Amino acid sequence: MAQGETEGPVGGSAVVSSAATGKDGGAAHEVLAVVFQIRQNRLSVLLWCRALPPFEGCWALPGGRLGATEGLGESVRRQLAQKVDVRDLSHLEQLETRGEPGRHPGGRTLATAYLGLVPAGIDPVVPHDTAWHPAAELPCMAFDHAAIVGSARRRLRAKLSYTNIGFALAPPEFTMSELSRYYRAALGHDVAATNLRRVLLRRGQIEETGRSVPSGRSGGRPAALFRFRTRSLEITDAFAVLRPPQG
Amino acid sequence: MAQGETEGPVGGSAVVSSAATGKDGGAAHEVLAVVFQIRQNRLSVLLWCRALPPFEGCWALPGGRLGATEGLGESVRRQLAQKVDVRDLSHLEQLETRGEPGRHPGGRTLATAYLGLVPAGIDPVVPHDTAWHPAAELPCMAFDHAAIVGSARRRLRAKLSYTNIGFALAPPEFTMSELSRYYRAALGHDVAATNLRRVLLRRGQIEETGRSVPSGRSGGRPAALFRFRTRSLEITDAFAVLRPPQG
DNA sequence: CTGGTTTTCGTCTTCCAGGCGAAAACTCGA
DNA sequence: TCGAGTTTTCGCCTGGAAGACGAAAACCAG
Repeated sequence: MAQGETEGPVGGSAVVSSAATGKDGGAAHEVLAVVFQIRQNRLSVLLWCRALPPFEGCWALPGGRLGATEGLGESVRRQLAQKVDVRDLSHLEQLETRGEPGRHPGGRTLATAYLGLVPAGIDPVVPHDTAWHPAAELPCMAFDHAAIVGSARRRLRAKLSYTNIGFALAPPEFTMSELSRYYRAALGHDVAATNLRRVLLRRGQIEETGRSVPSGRSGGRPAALFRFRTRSLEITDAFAVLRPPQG
Repeated sequence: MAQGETEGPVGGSAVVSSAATGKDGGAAHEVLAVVFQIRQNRLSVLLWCRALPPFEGCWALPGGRLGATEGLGESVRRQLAQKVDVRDLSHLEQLETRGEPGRHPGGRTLATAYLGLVPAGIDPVVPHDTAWHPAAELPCMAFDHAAIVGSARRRLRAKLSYTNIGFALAPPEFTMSELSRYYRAALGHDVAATNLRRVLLRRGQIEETGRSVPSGRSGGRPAALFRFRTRSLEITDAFAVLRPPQG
């Protein structure tokens, strides 16, 4: 039984990704990035303002056409390097791919979206058409980008529960009240610093550095500094509700 | 995690996917499906055997080229209709998109993989080159399809913990010992029927039908029949570890 | 030194899931 | 008809993890 998948000649070597929209068998493919950072205690997303139609004046996710010889993640990092320094990215993971035929007025375009995170505290230089917007109050958004930001928010919220992804939101060292503010911004609800500390310590996600910050002008006990034990994504295996027996 | 999947109507628009390989700015794009079913108490995946190079004689995931006017989910359902009846599919969600330049010897090809589920108990007619294989003992696999099956298994295992996705593995009505066998096959470890019952009842995922099956030849108390309350994906919100205050 | 502030620590309670064994309900054979 | 065997169901106990809360610690300012 012949599968649809017959192989043609290799063909497309050295294809220059023109600005034109692909219009034969292969549809155009772009990558997009939802880059989050906690800024002023709010979850914020990096957007750029479109100067040309379609969606002139609306805001869009950073991204662009997939290069002929690059992988998807590779492409996101390349395109993002024009917006934020790649080294600022503390985490990047694939989110979803959208391919509804009508999603792009300019012609059939598939988009693979990524979720990127930048630790709080740094302020990457961004181009003039680019700015951070609170994720809770999105401006006029181009294409289906508002929906993609929504997916990214849900993904981040869920992963804060059962992974150590907080490492990507927090700076290298932090106090517990800082961290609880980051979690509050990302989760959308209060998180008691005292409980957060116990939970993350028990899970082995964070550890004390031994140092502490001097108390501020208003007094108060000096806060201990913590750090995440690992800065790569790890799943809290205990989150599984139907566990294997024998624990 | 919570990948919601916005799915269009099933509409199998008769798009003739041309056999030509895309070779302009847009790379070729295909959709793949990891279709799982519990068969003989084993998690099994639907594969077809390639008769032509590359990977002649190896097994591949069902799928094919994305049609010019169809959405991604739409395309998967259309292509799957040739392998299993679309109405057999109890669940379908997007899994991941792979785009490494070298993943397809025949030329640059992006692939968006989906996770599909078929309830236990039915036996869809499949083409002659197509067969079910235990997911734990995959045969020689083409391309990166083995890795994709691995992703699908992990996704399914995780979602069994914090969603009601069991509805897609089980037949409309089932006994608790049946259901615990399905969970065992999918999770890879024992699941006590007595605990599973309490957990799923507490979560409101399943309910008693009131009827029961007569006990078998070997005797034993007749088993009550249960069903899932809803047959669409719902997230168990209580799974979140960092919950909002006030419960 | 005292009052105010912030962080830290310990305790209490609650919830939920796994383990286990007794009871229930049925078949089969004597 | 009665007892042995089998399978399911139910109730109780236990352990673990997390939210709530208040006391104690550590610091500043006046």
